[in-house]
Amino acid sequence: MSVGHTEVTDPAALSCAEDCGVRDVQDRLGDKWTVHVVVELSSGVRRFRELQRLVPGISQRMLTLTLRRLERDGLVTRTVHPTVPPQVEYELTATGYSMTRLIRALVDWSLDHRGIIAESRRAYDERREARP
Amino acid sequence: MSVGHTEVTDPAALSCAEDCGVRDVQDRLGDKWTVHVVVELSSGVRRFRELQRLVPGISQRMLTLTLRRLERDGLVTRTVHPTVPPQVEYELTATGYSMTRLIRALVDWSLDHRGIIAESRRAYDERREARP
DNA sequence: CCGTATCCGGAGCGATACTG
DNA sequence: CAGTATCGCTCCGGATACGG
Repeated sequence: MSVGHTEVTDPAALSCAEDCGVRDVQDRLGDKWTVHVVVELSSGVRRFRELQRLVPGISQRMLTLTLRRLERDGLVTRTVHPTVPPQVEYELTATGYSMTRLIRALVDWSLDHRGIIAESRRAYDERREARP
Repeated sequence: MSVGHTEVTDPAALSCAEDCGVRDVQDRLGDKWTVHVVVELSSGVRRFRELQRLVPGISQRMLTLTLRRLERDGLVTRTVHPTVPPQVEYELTATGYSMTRLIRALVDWSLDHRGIIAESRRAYDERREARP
């Protein structure tokens, strides 16, 4: 089994009945904020407030939840500095950083095909509109 | 840098406020059945019933919904043969097939890191249990 | 500054029943 | 065989208020 092939992917990879951890990654990649947060962290250490400014639209609650999940999965470290006012820094781990390459693949594919997808949708919807 | 891709190099590509199509792909990759269905279709043409057997646990309703969305996005073609009983065949388009490479990246990354993630979770949860 | 607690609407998905 | 139609549950995520 070489890498960089052009042939069919092995279906058995996903057929492991218990979803062998793929589901967990899908959940993170699929949710609303994780990808954005990881992307911001990819450029270096960030504080909580800083992240909230960098990720427009995210609420305090969702930023906390997202960071906790990343921390739990070992993708992000959280360091508290016992200062006044409190200061907490977040940073990608090696694993977290390696995920940015996966995200990159996701983004590249999306950008490469967004035109085709959009056009396909437009055509599909138009076809459907004509058949009530 | 990379060849054959768009010129986007900065991960901040995700910062495009309107989510430039990445959200759509995340939604498909993140939902419960799309990846499984695409993987099964990657080995060739399949009929509806066939897919339902190949993807254990999927309901008729969800298989229909999943296939419709894939068709709408131009990732799958649907051909109806006017026979009795009816016979409908699904097949990946070139775009759909190219997505299998993205899925492969997802699966590979997940398998490579599932151990570390699982262990990190175990440790995190244990730490938390000790602090009520 | 950095969180946690609570309430609530909406989307995703499963179960079931019914058609051509 | 290959769908469509309904109902109901669950859980994500937004808004808001409060605490260290």
